[in-house]
Amino acid sequence: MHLLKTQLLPLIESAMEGLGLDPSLAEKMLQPAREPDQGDLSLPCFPFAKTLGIAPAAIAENIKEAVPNHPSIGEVTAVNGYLNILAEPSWLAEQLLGGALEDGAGSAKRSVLIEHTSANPNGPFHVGRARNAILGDTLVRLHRLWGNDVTAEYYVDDMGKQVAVLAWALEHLSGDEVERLLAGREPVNPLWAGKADHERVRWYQAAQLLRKNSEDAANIEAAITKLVHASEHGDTSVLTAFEEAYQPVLDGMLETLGRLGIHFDRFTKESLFVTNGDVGRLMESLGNLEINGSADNGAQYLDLGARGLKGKTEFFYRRGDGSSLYATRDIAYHIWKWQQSNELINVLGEDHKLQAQQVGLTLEELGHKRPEVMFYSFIKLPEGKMSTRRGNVVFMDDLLEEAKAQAAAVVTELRPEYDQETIANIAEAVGRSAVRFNIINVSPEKGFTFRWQDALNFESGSAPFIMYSHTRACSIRKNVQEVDSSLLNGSVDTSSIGDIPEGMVALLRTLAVHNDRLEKVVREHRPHLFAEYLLHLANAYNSFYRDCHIIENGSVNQLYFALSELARNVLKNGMEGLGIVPLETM
RNA sequence: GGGCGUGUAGCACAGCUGGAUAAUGCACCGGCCUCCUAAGCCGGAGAUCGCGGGUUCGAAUCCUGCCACGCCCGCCA
Repeated sequence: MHLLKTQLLPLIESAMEGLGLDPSLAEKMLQPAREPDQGDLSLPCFPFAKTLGIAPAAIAENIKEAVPNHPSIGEVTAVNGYLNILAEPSWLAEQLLGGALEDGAGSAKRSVLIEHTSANPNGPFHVGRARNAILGDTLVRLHRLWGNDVTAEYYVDDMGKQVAVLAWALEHLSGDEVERLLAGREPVNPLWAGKADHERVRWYQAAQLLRKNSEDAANIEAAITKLVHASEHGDTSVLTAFEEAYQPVLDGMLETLGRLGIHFDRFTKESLFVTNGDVGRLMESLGNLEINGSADNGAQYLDLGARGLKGKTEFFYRRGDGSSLYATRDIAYHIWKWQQSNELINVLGEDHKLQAQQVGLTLEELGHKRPEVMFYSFIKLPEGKMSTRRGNVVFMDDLLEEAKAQAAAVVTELRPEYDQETIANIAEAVGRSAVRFNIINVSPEKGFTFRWQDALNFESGSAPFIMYSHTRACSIRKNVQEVDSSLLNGSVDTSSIGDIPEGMVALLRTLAVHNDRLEKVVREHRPHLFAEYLLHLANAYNSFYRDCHIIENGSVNQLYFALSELARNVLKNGMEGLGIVPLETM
C-alpha cells in the first residue's frame, strides 16, 4: 500500500535508526502484509537479529514502541518477529474520497507500441488464436488506464505461403470444386454464410488437400512457390492479388474481434518493408557484421552462438536465391517500430520463443534495443490440440454466439420482466465479458484447456460477478438520485468519521491498493493479476453493500454513498481495462 | 539429444525479485431474500506446494538431480 507507505516510511526509518539499525533497509523491507488480518504493511525483523544480537520478536516490539502516533496509523502490532501496521480506516476514507487514487495514478506518460494478434488472414478466428488477441488487447487497455499513450498494432502477413495458397485457390478453384473436395467435412455454419473468413477458408482448405493428395500436387506446389517468391521480391501485381484474396478474410476476422471489443490503431503490412527497400538495406548491413556467415549456395546467416544463443546457432536471414525470410522482415519491421515508439511490447505464442531470441539478438547486434515480449502458451481443447484439419476447433464466432445464448437464458430466468431487446443487449455484453475474462484470468505462460463450462461460467469468480457488483452500485446511484438528486455531486465531510463497519474497512483497503496493483500489472505485463484484483474489489464491494446500507428509511448516508461512488468508478474503469462491459443494469 | 516453459486441495487457478496459519472459484456441507438487483452474502470441510538433495534464522518461492506434460531446434510462416 504505497499510500500508507509514504506516510509510514520516515517514521519507521527514524525508529530503526534510533535502535541502531540501518534505516535504508526499511524502504525495501517494509512490504505489503501477506494476509489482510496481519495488517496493510509489514516489516519482518529476522535479519536484524544478527546485527543487534536480540531476538526478532523483541526487535519488533522495540520498533513498535519507537513509532510515534500518526493520523495514518490505525494499529501497530508486533507478532512473531513481525512489525505489522494497519492503516487507520478513517484516514484511508479521507485520503481516498479526497482523490488520492487520481493523484497517485501514473504521472509519467509513456508512449508504448503493442503489437498483438497478427494472425495470418486465411480463415475464421478460433479460440486457439484468441489468447493472443485477448491478452494483447487487455494489455493495451490496462496501459491506457494507467495513462500511457498506446498504439495497438496488427502486423499483417500479406506475403507468406498461407496467403499465397489462398490466392491461388481463389483463382483456380470453383465453388463446386471446393465443396466436392471438402465433401467429408462439416459444412459452413449457416449463421456465418456470407462471412468471408468462413467462406474463403474453404478454398484454402481445398487447396491444402490438393497440395498433398492430387496428381497435380507438384505443379500446384510450383505455382504457389512462384507466387511466394514473386511476393518476396516485391512484385506488385502479385501483392495486389494477395490483398484481394485476404482482405475480406481479414475484415471478417476483425468483425469477430470487434465483437470482443478488440480494435486496432494501425495495420502494418509485411510487404511494406520489402517494397520500400528496408529489407534489402537490412540484409546488406547484416552481411557486414562480424558474425555473418555464408552457405555453399550463397544463403547467409548470423552465428548467434557467438552472442550466447544455445542449440542451433545459425540464424538464416537470406536464402540462396537472395530473397529474405520471415524473420528478416520481422527485424526490418522492428527497426521501423523503434522509430514509432520508445517502448515496444509484442504478444507472441510460445512457439515463437526461438525466433524472438534471434530477432532480439540481431537487433542488439545492430545497436537497437530488443522489444519486450509477453509469451503465452497454447489453448487446447479437452480432446487435445486444436486442429482445423481434423475439425477439432472452436470458432470464436460460435463461442460468442453460444455465450450470448446462455447469458440470455440466465437473464430471462432472473428478470422475466425485461423485454427481448434488453435481454439481447445484456446477453451480448455478458457473453463477451465472460469469454474474455475466462482467458485473461489465468497467467499467460500456463497451458490452457478451453472448456465450455468455464467460458460460460456466470457465477463467483467470473466477469458477470464483477459486472453484477457494478450494476448494484449503479442501481444505488439511481435510487439516491430519486431521493435527492442534489446529492449526486455533493461533497462529503470526512473530518469526523465515526465507527466504520467491517465491510467498509475491507473496501477502503482494497481501493487503496488499486494503483499499486495496476502499476505492477503494467510494468510486468501480467494482466491476470488485475483480473484477480477486480474480483477482489467486487467481492469487497459486495461485503460493503451488506454492511453499509446507503439508503435507509428514505435517507441517504452521504459517506457511504461517496464511497460507493468511488468504488463504482474504480470498478467501471477497471472493467474497461479488462474489456468487460460496465452495464448499468443486468 | 539440446533449449525454454509448466507441475500447488476432486477440478480449475493465485502466490514464485525467499518471510508468519499457502489465497480464490467450482464441486461438497450448513446458514441468509416482508430489507438499496440473492448472477449475491456469511460459515464449514478439503493441500506430503511433482519427487529427492542443498543453501538459509526461515524455501511453494533460490540452487541441484530426477520424473511428467507443453513448445521449439526449417535457406517455412
